[in-house]
Amino acid sequence: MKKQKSRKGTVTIRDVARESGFAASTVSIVLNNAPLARYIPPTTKARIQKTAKGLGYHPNIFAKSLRSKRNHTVGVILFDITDPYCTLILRGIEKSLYQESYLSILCDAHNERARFERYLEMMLERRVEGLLVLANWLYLDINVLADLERGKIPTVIIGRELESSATSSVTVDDEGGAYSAVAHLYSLGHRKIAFVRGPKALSSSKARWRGVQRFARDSRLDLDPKLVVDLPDQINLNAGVDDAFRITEELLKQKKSFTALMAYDDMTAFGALRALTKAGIKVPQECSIIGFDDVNPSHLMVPALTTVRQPMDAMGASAVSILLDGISSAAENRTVSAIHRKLPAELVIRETTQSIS
Amino acid sequence: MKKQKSRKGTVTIRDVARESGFAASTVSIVLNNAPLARYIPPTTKARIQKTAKGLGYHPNIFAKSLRSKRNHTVGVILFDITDPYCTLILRGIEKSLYQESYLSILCDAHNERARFERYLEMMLERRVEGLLVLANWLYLDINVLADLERGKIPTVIIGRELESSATSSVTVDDEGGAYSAVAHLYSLGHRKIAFVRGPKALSSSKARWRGVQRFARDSRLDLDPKLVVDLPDQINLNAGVDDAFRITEELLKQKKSFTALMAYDDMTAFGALRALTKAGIKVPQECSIIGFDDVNPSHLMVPALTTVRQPMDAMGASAVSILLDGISSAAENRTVSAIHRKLPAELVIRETTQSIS
DNA sequence: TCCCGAAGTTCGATTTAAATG
DNA sequence: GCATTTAAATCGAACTTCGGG
Repeated sequence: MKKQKSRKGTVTIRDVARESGFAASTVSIVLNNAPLARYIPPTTKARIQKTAKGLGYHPNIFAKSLRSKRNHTVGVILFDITDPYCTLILRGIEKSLYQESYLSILCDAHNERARFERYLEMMLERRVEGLLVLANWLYLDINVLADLERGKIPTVIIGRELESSATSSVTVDDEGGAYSAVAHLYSLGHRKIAFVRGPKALSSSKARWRGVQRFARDSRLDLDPKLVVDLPDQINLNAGVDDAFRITEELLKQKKSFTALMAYDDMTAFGALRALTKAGIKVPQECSIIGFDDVNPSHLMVPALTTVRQPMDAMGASAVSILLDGISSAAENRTVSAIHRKLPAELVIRETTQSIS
Repeated sequence: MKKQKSRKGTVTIRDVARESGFAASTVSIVLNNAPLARYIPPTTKARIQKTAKGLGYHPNIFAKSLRSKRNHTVGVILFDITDPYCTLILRGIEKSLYQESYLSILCDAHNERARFERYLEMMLERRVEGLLVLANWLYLDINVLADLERGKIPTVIIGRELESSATSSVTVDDEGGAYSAVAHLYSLGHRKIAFVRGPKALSSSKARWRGVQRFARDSRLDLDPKLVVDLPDQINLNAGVDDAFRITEELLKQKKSFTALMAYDDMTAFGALRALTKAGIKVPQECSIIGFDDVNPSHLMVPALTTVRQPMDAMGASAVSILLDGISSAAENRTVSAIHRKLPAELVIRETTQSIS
């Protein structure tokens, strides 16, 4: 009754033990190459390994995790998987995780607070070893942050500056990127430039605008307040394109002429492009457009969008490396302070910008 | 020594037991509302629940899974997360999974066989309860399928017809969709239609072409072989756009005139649009274009792409429902035969098609 | 003491069988 | 027999300790 053949399809360490004629502990020691395995003769090892393979033995990960408290899994929470921005960062994350044999649980919060909290709860229950939060397009406020820190597990936020926080972060240099974007337009001869800024509530909106202002100061470029508009504060991604469309149309209506338009991001640029095209204004011949992000569809557009690329791949990789460091530190009971990494953006010149002729 | 206060931050069922003055088993029964809880007086229940909450008790999921062999997790393998097609299906999957409180482990195979197999192995080791495979753009052959079936866990493939297989599948009605696409062009007066077909190795290429042929027969539309070209057999997604671009240029070079172009999918349509634009041909005024999929960037294009929409959301939901059925059947040792669901596609008329004038 | 291997405990929760009044 | 509660076995692997040659 005790020596019953394994009735279910799963083969346990005891099956291997019985089949090989050794004790379960020996099998464990051999298969894990534990320190004690040093004393076990090669013949025994070979026999055990052979029967293990023969039986198709795979250690039960639950039992393993129960003891070790580790599961080689990290949680990834993002706020809209439909956003191509997320997609590219996910790719970067995945690559790094794969190398370390970590798997990830993916949660899509749909930009909803409740969903975010529910997912956070679920991942904590599952005791993921760390958390990656993709805070694109999100109005991350104190509460969410508090939730995160309540979890007490290593966490890295991507896409949102959190200098003050105890939670690590990885961001782009929004200010520098915006600076180089205006600089590009300026170098093409553009002086009357319209700006569609991002929602005020987003920190990246402010940072990008600072970049613009800094360039304006540096080069004595005149920023006409009439040519500066803001995207409304909302969180629907696709509506963002529509808003940009609407706002650009209004900009056009008031007859304030401009020869170039700098959009908050690529999505905004798409909306603007549509508005300009509808108004019969040719891009780039009559008006240049530049975006920000270099999101997937940007290079597919006709004309292809000139933009400022966020190094999404590198951001994902960087976040993972910080996270895994945090995890191993936590495992060894060392404490580490939060790390805030800011990566440079890169100007990508394509077809929507052209020198003034 | 045995009654030591829990030294770590984690609070176990025994902590709750000690604190409430009952045995661990009683606590378990109450908290899980097990059958035996019927006999337990409300006062006891209340006391236990209160202390559990007070202590912030969360059952250890590893221990739970160790016994129950369930973990409320499914694996999702896709072949290129960069593909917007995947993205929308993921959203559909996520929605349904969320409702059932399932979490998903996401794996991106990068269109590489080795990666696919490694991930499959990892998920099997983790004993995910089921598997969802997003077989877009993949040259799924017998081997991969065999791998999948070797796993012996419920599996649903999305985007690939597998009528013969023991593995369930969810697909679109490619043939019907293509039929309605040509029908749309035909109804606008187009008779000289060019076709950029998909790679021969993909079953959806064949199915879509069958739809075209069927319409041609039904309406006595002449299909000029000179206007039919194929995308090469390769698996790089972005190269697909470039290939389409190149192929359309060749089509143009040979001076065979056409008034409309039907692309294998949206990505192909983007490539074609670029080629036509470069050649100075106005879309849709001089040439209409229709795609397939209704992938995310399609509605952002200027002009917005007319296409045939795959009901990605519904496909994801459908796959999840089949999968969860499979999982509960497996849990109860019932056997179910594979289910093959085919969902209708929907014509979405936007700006790249126009009646011949 | 060295070598080889086994027995037993632990992780945390569930569930059975059994013990109280 | 009934209501109420619990000790003990179990899940599978890892690790510590122990014993025989």
